[in-house]
Amino acid sequence: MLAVSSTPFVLWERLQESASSLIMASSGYAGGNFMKSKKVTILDVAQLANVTKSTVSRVVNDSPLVNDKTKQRVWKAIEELGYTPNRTARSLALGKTNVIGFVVSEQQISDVVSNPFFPTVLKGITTVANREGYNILLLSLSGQDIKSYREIIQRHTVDGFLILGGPSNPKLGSDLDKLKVPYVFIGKHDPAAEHSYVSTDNEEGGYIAGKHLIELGHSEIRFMVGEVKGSLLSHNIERIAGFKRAFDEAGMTFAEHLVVKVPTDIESGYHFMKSYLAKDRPSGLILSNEVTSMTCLNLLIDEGIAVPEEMSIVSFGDAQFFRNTRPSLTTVSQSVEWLGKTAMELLLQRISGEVSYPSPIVRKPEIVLRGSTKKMR
Amino acid sequence: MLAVSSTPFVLWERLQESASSLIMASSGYAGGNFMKSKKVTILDVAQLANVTKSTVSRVVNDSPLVNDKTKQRVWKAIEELGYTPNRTARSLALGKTNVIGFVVSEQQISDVVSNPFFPTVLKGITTVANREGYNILLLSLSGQDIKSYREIIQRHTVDGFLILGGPSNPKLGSDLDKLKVPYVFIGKHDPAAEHSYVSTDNEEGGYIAGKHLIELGHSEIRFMVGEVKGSLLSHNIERIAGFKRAFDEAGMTFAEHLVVKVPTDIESGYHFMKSYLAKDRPSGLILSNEVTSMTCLNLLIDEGIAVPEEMSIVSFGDAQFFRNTRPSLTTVSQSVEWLGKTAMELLLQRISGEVSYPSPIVRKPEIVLRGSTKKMR
DNA sequence: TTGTAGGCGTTATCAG
DNA sequence: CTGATAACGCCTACAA
Repeated sequence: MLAVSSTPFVLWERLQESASSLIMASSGYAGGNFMKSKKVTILDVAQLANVTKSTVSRVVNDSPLVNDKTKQRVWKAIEELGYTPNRTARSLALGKTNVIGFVVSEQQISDVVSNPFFPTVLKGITTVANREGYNILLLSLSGQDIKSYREIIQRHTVDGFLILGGPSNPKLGSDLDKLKVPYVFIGKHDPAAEHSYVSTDNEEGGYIAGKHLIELGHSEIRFMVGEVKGSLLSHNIERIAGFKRAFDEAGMTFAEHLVVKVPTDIESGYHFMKSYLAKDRPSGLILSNEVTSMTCLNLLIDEGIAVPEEMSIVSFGDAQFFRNTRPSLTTVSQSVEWLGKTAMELLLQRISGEVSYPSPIVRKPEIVLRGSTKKMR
Repeated sequence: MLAVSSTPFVLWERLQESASSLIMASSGYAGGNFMKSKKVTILDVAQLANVTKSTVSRVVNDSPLVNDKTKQRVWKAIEELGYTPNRTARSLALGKTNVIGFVVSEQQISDVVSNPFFPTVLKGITTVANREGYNILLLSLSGQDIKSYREIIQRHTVDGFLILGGPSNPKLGSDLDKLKVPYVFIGKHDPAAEHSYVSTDNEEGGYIAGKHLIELGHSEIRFMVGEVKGSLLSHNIERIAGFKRAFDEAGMTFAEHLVVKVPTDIESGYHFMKSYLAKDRPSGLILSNEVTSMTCLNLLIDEGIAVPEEMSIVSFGDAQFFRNTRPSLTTVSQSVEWLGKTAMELLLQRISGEVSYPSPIVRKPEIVLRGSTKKMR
């Protein structure tokens, strides 16, 4: 269980119970003394209940040291006025916002449209956030930039960061550590550095994918990875290492040209693959993400290349997603929602101080077998 | 152009320019007097620069009434200390947060995984938000509940709401109006009420879809719409009205059974359609959203039903999305990204007071012809 | 052009 | 158990 204080939500729950009176009070107020619905503060409540702000504050925060009689009186006043505590003021006083910054590079937010990774991880995050009373603030930064993080954390806008993995500055982690800013990387497995991150074991994933195809008797295997500005994402570099390990283990020789870099946007990716497959027709294909996979699948359909008869396909990504493609794909499962959930939970632990040391969580990937891979005849 | 004040960002820009010194200062500080990197406030800057808080505040907000010399001194101090204004404090003083609440029902956030509508509209929103210096706070509510909105707006957490259309309380709009809360509905076309919303003309969309199939000579046409808790979403009710109009206009008789309600989740939707098509095999099908369409497409592939030879398909949704399905689908285009952008722009205008009256923006849908529809022989 | 002082709405620390 | 009172960090008349 997370040791997050639940006091701020007591009020909420109470208000829920008294729906009708609340609505009445509010509209009565709006049409009454004030044209521009003046906001009711803790002071208004205090006066109406004949107590001081302090007492109201205690009631609202469910402090035990307040008389039941007074408590009732205060609650009545609260409901009558339709009072809701001002979060901003509370944040200022407490130095805590109950908001998590979800950092997504602009590149990623652009890809978002077609890439199911983002919404899936977001679902995981919000699930936990809602449960624990946190909100998610969407932050799209230029990414690499330590200064931006610094800015934002100092503005005291958020209690911590969730950073969607990607090609970010390698020094970012230690910089954030230095600033004592709670953060967790999502999907950025960095065995070299001792940072906070949640990820699947990409090296292992690459290994599993390669091994699977090798065991099925394929020898002409290509690993197609997305290329961002001419270079590879770190998780893909690891997967390639695992892919190579599978070759080594099988006594097969690995070569550079087995790894094919493809553009990540659908349009150019499609054309690239089309011309690639015209020259080189492997029997096994590994695809590094959802977009690339969909693009490739479309191409195979358009070209009339049968899966798995003519070509076996293994994809990296969310297993659920690839269940609903046609054909459905054998996939090295990423558990993207788990990624989001776990990252959020870890972050909350760091914020509450339960965990202060760097705490990577790495999950072994599994391969989900479906109809897209087949034994070589 | 939007009349949003740009003052809060002056500081940001300046800091960007002096990257190196900033980093140095910050780490120097952290390792210096304070173990727990004490936050530097406007007061620290004031003292170092030998002025008062007021002056620093003016400098930071780029006020013209401050001497150039002092201005320089203050900036120097700011950079030396790595000062960043505290957003929470500023919000409290100003009564403005520069944050927009993006309200998504829990239902929607759950569907998110497979539904490209959400991320696409989000992209539109963040594009404008980033440009105008706003951040997006993700709010997932139980949806219908006016009390929740009231709560959140009163907590002064956001400057306005973007509400993702759906089965929300019909009174919600007027309730929000009463509370003088800036808001814009996205995708909720409600000709009856005079509220703020951005939408495509759903009635027209339904009409176009129906007309298209009728003109191709189809007479056995079904409209498959998602069913949420046994009832239809408002936009679908409108589309059905348009669909009916197309029938009326063609002198064909419309009947209830032409509208088929299907479960919105992939699993049960698939099974439902499967048993439905076993009994009733129309020649033309209209599908109301991305998920339903994908589900249906998968079924058709699995059952070996050829599109468009045996069945013509028209889908509602993002045109770009349906370009990348196989087969690609003739679609009544929603311009989902436009929806997000426009909604955000409208909301900002309402916040700044440029637009105070209810201001619906409705866009006529277009039909994008692709290979999934074909003349009846 | 700059400084002073009060306020924004809450919470926390002391007294009583 | 309850009430003053001082933070929290910034903004903004009003003075000087």
